[in-house]
Amino acid sequence: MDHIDRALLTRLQQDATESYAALGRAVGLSAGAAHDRVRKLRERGVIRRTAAEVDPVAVGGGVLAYVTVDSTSWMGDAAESFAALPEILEAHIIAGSASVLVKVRTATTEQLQDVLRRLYAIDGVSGTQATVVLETFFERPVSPLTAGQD
Amino acid sequence: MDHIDRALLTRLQQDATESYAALGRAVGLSAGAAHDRVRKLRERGVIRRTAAEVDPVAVGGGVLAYVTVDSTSWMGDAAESFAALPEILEAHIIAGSASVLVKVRTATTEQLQDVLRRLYAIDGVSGTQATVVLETFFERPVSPLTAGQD
DNA sequence: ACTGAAACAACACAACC
DNA sequence: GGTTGTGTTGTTTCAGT
Repeated sequence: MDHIDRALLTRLQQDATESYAALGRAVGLSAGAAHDRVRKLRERGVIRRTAAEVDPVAVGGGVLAYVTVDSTSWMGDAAESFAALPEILEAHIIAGSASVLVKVRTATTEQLQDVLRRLYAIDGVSGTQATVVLETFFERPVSPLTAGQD
Repeated sequence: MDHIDRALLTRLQQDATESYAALGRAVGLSAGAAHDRVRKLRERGVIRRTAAEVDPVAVGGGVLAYVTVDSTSWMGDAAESFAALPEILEAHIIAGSASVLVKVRTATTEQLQDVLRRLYAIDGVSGTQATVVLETFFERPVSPLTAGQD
């Protein structure tokens, strides 16, 4: 995982449709060598997948909110309960007064309210606090250039 | 934007390396027709880009935290100040007592502390409250199947 | 708006340095 | 671990329906 790998990752995070020839040219490698490095990055799990990034507004996710979830019991094995709500994009166990933090996208605030209702239906959930996003400055991938040598 | 488009989006969000032939087969279309629909989804901006998804741990992002930022002035045009910190993956203006919510990934908690220090250096920022993630249940893309007809 | 085929480009696997 | 070359595969366009 050298500086070339990091440059490849940075480019692929922006545009994974680029040809291996163009990719190699950008980092000073032949198409074959670039392809080989990318293949290895995939094998090692550094590249998890290559996916289309969809505009949330176009698929009914115009309302974004972060919700902290309080609970009266251990939430450590409740992953599936949260995953069952398709509007929940992320779910994390957090340190602090609340137990779980979830990221939610819905089309309307009414649907957001419905998600909160379904959160309360999860076993052990005793409360929620929703923070609604008014404007998103940016959402971007992790920067491989900052750190991470192994 | 019918049910076929939504099925295509769902597949492409999981794996954008699939051939158009396989993609078409999955939704009952020829390769050409599938390609045409995907091309139109790109043109309309429904598909923003196709990108490699990188394992955050592999590139020095093992520590995840959400930080609410308090301020003494209008933060509505401070997008660039937050974007200047590469460890910040998301920045949103929020409704509520705090002004801005940012998502941060660093390799260590020391680096997280350094990000907080740099946040305080932004003009108008008067306080921060960091919530550290202990375990991530899941992070996934928006579901095109839930809603969003246009 | 989809089908099917034909021209074109990129991928993937060599053999070799 | 790299390059360069070659068969194979997938993409992309276009006439036809």
